[in-house]
Amino acid sequence: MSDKDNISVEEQLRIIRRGTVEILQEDDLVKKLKSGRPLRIKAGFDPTAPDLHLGHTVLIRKLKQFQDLGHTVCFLVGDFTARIGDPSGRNETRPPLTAEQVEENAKTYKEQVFTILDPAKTEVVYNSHWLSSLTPEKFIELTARHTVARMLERDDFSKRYAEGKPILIHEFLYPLLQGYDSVAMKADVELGGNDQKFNLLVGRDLQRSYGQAPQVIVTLPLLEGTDGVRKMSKSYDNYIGLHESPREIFGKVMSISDDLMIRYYELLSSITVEQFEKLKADIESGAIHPKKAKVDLAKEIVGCYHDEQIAENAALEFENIFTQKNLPTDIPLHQVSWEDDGQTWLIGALRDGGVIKSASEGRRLVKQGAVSIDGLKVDDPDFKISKGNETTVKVGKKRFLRLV
RNA sequence: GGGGAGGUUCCCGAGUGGUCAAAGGGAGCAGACUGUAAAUCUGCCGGCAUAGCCUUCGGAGGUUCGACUCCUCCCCUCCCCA
Repeated sequence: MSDKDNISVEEQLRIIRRGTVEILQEDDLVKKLKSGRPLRIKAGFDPTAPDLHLGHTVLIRKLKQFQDLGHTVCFLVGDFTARIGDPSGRNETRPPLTAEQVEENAKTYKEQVFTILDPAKTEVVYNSHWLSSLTPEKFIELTARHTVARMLERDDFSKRYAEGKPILIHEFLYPLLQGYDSVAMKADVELGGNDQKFNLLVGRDLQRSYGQAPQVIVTLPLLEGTDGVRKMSKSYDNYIGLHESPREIFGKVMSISDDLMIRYYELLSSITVEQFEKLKADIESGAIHPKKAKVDLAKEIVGCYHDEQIAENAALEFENIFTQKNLPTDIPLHQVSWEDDGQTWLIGALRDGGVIKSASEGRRLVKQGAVSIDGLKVDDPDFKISKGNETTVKVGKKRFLRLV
């Protein structure tokens, strides 16, 4: 707690403001900061998918900043609410998860979160702790604190309602429960993605309603996925997962557009605001080649979740495979089941080796000239290979398989 | 409870007896171009050892030489009225 004492409220504000979309109400925050006590910073994650991706880290990095300022991070695992399924930002109902799935997901979440946060300074809580024991009386009393009309104010609800798409009643309960979490946790500040604003505000209302000082809400931008358009999400398959291999992370970062790279620098890099502005200008003027900047970014991001040497190797490997068009160092091996005549159908082997989904796909790829053996293009879908030397097959740009 | 509109391939969405493995768009994949960029252009995009065959249009039956299209029942969603 002592490190916080020598940081002024102004300085804290400056750090907190950086990269946020909105702080409501900022004067509440000033008041709370002036009190000098460590604030309780709430951030909730629903363990709906087993892995965190870079999109989540925008928020976690902000939590880390609060932590470094001496505040108490309360990491809420929404194990109860995950089973309801928050419809935020989606236009359709999300299927509920089983208790086992949720528990498993929560475990990997914690592991991944603590690659950024300091476990010693983090309070981890589960909302099933208080939500499971809510009696029907108390629960109904909670629902009596909000109206249907106010619920329908939420963007995705009103949109779905207008479009004639289903809204199930339990989905209305989600914001109430999330808000009730804030009451139970006595949160001073809650962080959330920009799409969470409505839910975060419900928390404020409920806290007031339960006689607490309302939490300050801090919203953070949603990170665009690798497509550069939609928010990063597993269901859009445009995400970069923290659990992914260094090479995958590196490759995915390299595949983003230059515009998106700037955005990623802004939200995912630890460079200072001044460095960021200079970098932007240098790319603009041509002083720095965009590819160089992208390689640096990819290295930094890989380095966050692995070490620097690994990041360096990923960069070299990338250069080797895609720029030099050499073969990767570790191509998966597939044991072919040879016919009696010592031959086998190439496409069948690729399918069995898992590098393509079906023989039909293989035929198409061959017709399109995407398949080559040791650098020689295959143009016959019925091509057979013979047993003997190991055969290295390349499918498209990034699929490789060694056949034996 | 009454009336109306719907459920199509990963997503959106056309199709209303054969010419339908099903238009168009998106996503994805491949090729060209590149910085594996992005954008763009071209092609592919259910399965099968593939000039053919097989399984698909909410589910189950039925009518028909033939059904995504017609009939019956069932399941699911939305709207209006109560």
